[in-house]
Amino acid sequence: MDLQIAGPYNYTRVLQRLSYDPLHTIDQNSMKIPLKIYGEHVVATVSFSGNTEKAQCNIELPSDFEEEGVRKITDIFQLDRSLLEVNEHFLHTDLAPLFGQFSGMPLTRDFDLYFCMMKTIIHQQLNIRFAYTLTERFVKSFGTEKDGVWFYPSPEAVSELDYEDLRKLQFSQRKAEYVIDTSRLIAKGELDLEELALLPDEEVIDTLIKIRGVGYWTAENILLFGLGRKNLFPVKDIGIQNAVKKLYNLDEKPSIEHLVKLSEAWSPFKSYASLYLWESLDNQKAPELKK
DNA sequence: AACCAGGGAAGAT
DNA sequence: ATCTTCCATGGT
Repeated sequence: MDLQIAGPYNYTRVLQRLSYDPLHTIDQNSMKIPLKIYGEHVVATVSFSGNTEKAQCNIELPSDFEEEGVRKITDIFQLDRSLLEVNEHFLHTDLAPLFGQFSGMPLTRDFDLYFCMMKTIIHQQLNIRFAYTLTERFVKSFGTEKDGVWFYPSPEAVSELDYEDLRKLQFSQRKAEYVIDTSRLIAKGELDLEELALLPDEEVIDTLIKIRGVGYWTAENILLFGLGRKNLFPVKDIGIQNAVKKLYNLDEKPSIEHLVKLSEAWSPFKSYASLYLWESLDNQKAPELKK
């Protein structure tokens, strides 16, 4: 199926950002996406063409899953949401230069809410390179591969693991507990991630931070990348702090209060400010090759 | 070698 | 309620 995308849409930046994760298989302007549809593992192939102003997207799926798969891909890649309004909003803010540089970069969503939550917990307090290494080991140890694409394990499968299984992958004891215990909550039905989609941001945060291992940063990241909410600015995030320091040429990292005040002008699209500030750090790419 | 990393819990005021 | 300490490990 071919779709015309509501521009501006910079798929090159989308794919570049996705390429930070070693689990993603990207080839030129094409990518295979693991989807779980009706409980089955389905691989979608997504290919982009055109330019930022007029981009097209081709989505290939097994026919039985096409309708639902296209719906999911459209949502994940934000194919039906023009960024004109967002660009307009930031045109007269401090972030105007960033929104020029990254114009057309959508706030794409993770492929699955559960895995977004696991990934976010795993990424707490670790440098990005090592964080991706850990998630890669986690998925390749306990997930399944199909058509060259890795599917993450189910909450039920993870809930059967012992902490020691993750310790072997170099998870800290705490992180192993957070990942497995949260998966057990989900497997037992004590935490329903699908229900979160129905709640406003504040109630999602209130629900999530009750879980051991989930603080504000984690809850906000789940809202941002798992649920695709548009008005999150995780002030506890060290990357956000460094990006603001760099952008404003500050001597020290900004205070939480300073960040809160700055971000007021960016509402109701703070999530885009977060995304573009992260991108402005440009520190997430593959390491330099050893000479 | 010291300090940092897209934090959070537990303990101490 | 808010401040400090500890957790663990790879990267620079």
